[in-house]
Amino acid sequence: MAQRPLTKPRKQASQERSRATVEALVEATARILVRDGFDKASTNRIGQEAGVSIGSLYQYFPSKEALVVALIQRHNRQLMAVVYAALDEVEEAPLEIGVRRLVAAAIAAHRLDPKLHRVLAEQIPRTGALEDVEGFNREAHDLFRAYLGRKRAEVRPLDLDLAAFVCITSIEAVTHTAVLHRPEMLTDEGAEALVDEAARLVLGYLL
Amino acid sequence: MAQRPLTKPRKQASQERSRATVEALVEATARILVRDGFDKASTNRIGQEAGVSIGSLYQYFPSKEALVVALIQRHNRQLMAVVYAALDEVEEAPLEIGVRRLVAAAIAAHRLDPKLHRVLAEQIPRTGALEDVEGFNREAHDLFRAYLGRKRAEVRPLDLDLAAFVCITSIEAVTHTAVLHRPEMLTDEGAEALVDEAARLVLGYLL
Amino acid sequence: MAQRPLTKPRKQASQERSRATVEALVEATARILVRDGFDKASTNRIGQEAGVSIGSLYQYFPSKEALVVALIQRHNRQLMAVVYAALDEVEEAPLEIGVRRLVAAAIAAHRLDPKLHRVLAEQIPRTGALEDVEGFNREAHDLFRAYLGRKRAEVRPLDLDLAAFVCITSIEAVTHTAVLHRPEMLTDEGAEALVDEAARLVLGYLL
Amino acid sequence: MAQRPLTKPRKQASQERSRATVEALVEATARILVRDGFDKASTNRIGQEAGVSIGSLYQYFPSKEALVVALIQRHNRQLMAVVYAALDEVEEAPLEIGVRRLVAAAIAAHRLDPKLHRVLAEQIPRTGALEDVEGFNREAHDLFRAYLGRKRAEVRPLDLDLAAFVCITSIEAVTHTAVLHRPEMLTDEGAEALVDEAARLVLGYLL
DNA sequence: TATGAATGAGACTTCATTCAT
DNA sequence: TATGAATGAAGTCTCATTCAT
Repeated sequence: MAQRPLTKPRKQASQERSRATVEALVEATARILVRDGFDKASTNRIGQEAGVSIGSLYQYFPSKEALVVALIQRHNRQLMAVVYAALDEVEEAPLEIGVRRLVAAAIAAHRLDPKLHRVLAEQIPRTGALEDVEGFNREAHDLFRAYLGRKRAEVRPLDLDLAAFVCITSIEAVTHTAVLHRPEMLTDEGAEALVDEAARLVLGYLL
Repeated sequence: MAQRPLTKPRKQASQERSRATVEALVEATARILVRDGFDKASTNRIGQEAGVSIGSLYQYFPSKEALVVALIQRHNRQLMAVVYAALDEVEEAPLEIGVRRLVAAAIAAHRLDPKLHRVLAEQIPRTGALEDVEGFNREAHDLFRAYLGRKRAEVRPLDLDLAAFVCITSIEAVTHTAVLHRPEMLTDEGAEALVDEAARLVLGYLL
Repeated sequence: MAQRPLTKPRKQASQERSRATVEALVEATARILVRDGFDKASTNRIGQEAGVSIGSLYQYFPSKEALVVALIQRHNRQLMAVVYAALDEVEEAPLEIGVRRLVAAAIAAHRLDPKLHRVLAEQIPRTGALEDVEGFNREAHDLFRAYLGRKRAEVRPLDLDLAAFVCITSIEAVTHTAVLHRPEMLTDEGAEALVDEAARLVLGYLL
Repeated sequence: MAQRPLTKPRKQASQERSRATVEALVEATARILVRDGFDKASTNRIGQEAGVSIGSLYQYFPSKEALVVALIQRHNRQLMAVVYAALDEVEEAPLEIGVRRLVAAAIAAHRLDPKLHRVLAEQIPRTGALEDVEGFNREAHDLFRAYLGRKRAEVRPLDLDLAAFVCITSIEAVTHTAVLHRPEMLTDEGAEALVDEAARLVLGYLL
């Protein structure tokens, strides 16, 4: 290890540099999307905003779509981290608590960067590679299905797949719509009430 | 009225012609959207498909957006007609029947032209005038809120607004996603099961 | 016919206008090719040189290649016109006269616009649609083959196809190279000598 | 020489390495040209194909053009080697034999790497430094002119320069076109016939 | 001397919209 | 009122070349 004290850093240096460039580009994409909307997010503008030449942009992302995919994936990863954490927390808790926590987490996740979430949801045409970026729901579905499996004793007999579909789709829609289109619902008490209602919706269905 | 016996027919004639042109353009837009996607739906192509010169297109629609708005409104009107009819049917029926019927109607509505619905939902950036074309949900919300008001006696005490929001958002999401992304759920028995589940979801919540 | 005195001219007018635009574009392409070379012949520059917007350019030519193809075809047509005229002239003449005239015509053809001919021959990559623009030779081959057929009595027994190939290829190469790369050969006497030699080459072969 | 016993081997080593790198780059260029065409032959791609970093590529070749020039020269050297060998063989032979052999050599030369020859001939714009890479013909011309000088006794009185021009240009064109565009002419008997005809063409002219 | 990340001019092309006829 | 030729800003992407490490 000591033989190559300069080599390794050099290589790392360039890896770090690359990583930084990539990061800067994704960040810049997010910033422009939020600030100006998808229309204005040209690759030239993104490069400029990132302080990266257009040539470098295309070194790392072979198309504009690739950039957006990367951003969506990053965003989904962040949302899912919140959800994972919540489910971890309530693994041992009774279903009522767990579902409530999950709903709260869904709201929290949508609040991580609501403007970005909205642009990603509403302005990005689901075309080409974007056609199947349903990341969040698919993963959340599997996660919740497994959770229901582990809580089988507490719920009525269910087609787990169908139930997970119904629950996750509903929770996602309710929290998404509330956070993005009904900000008035999300005052402190409002949010409390919304969590109550959504949890009741799901629990009434599962029990 | 008698003063303009010649003008009126002629005017009617031209009104009819206008109507036909408008109709042809909206139809052409739908056709291209379904066949080729939003990307390929240029105004020139739409005009061509409709057999209308680009100049005339702009006589009837001041912008591309206006054309899309018209199409979305027409589509929403068609969807809502299905919903209205369903609710009319079950005005006198008990809530269980009504909700089940409503869910079935939501599926039927999404099946009127699923390809178009999908393109409208997924490929058209919600930007500018399109930002607030939530037509369906808003109107459905108001409709269902009123329905709940009339059925107050059958449900638990509710914040009608909040309840309508939760129900409509869920039903819309579940039916939309099932129809557009889970065709395997919509075999004959599958659809039956889905209606059961969605109705149970809503009724468990309302009762 | 008298009912539509304005319609017809209008249509013609636009046809003429189109024709003029197309013509201007092809002309501009030739001019830029000769003046600046193929490298510099960008579509934007061609449009500018033609006084035609880039949008119009693409209305008439779906790609840069199409523009070049059109130019090559026009050029080939002009070259061939010279050759056709020459062959027409000597249809009744003995072979010696005919071949001599043909060689002279080949030189004359290459001199119609030698700079353009050179650019077309040397700078334009034979790729895509350009791969098979052998127009001149193919057509000349067929023409000469037919000529040989009509003069069968004057020549030795020949595989007409092979003979036409050998003759046309040689004449084309000799005249092309002389005109484009050996201008010193084409003084008045020089040209005379070259015609003598090329004719001798071909006649020595055919007789 | 003895003063630098260590330097020299090391230098040699590095010279060999350089030579190998240069060779690899030229080889890679040829490979890409043949496989993908000139369009796709970017310097980055060539470096990659050669296993040489783009930085090193520019250490050895100051420009893309230089690389292509090197390849063309190598290719021409190989072609000419075939021609030289043929002429050497027939130095003492009568003209008929010599010319026949020369034509056969021209075909053989074009068959060394016909795909590469075609790309070099048809896809590479003769621009800048490439403008005058007529290597083959110029050298062949001089060679044949000298040959004719030595065979003066066997031919009719000639302007040697002019005669060499006519012969070499014709042979080159006929063999080039046959090999690259008329593969059907080059079956075993076909090639025989072609050699006969081309030799007859030249001999008919020289005698 | 080798490496490969970075550069950025500039190429081709599309499309919403205008306007003369 | 209809037509469709014309417009040109703006977008995506490539590639020869440079230069810090």
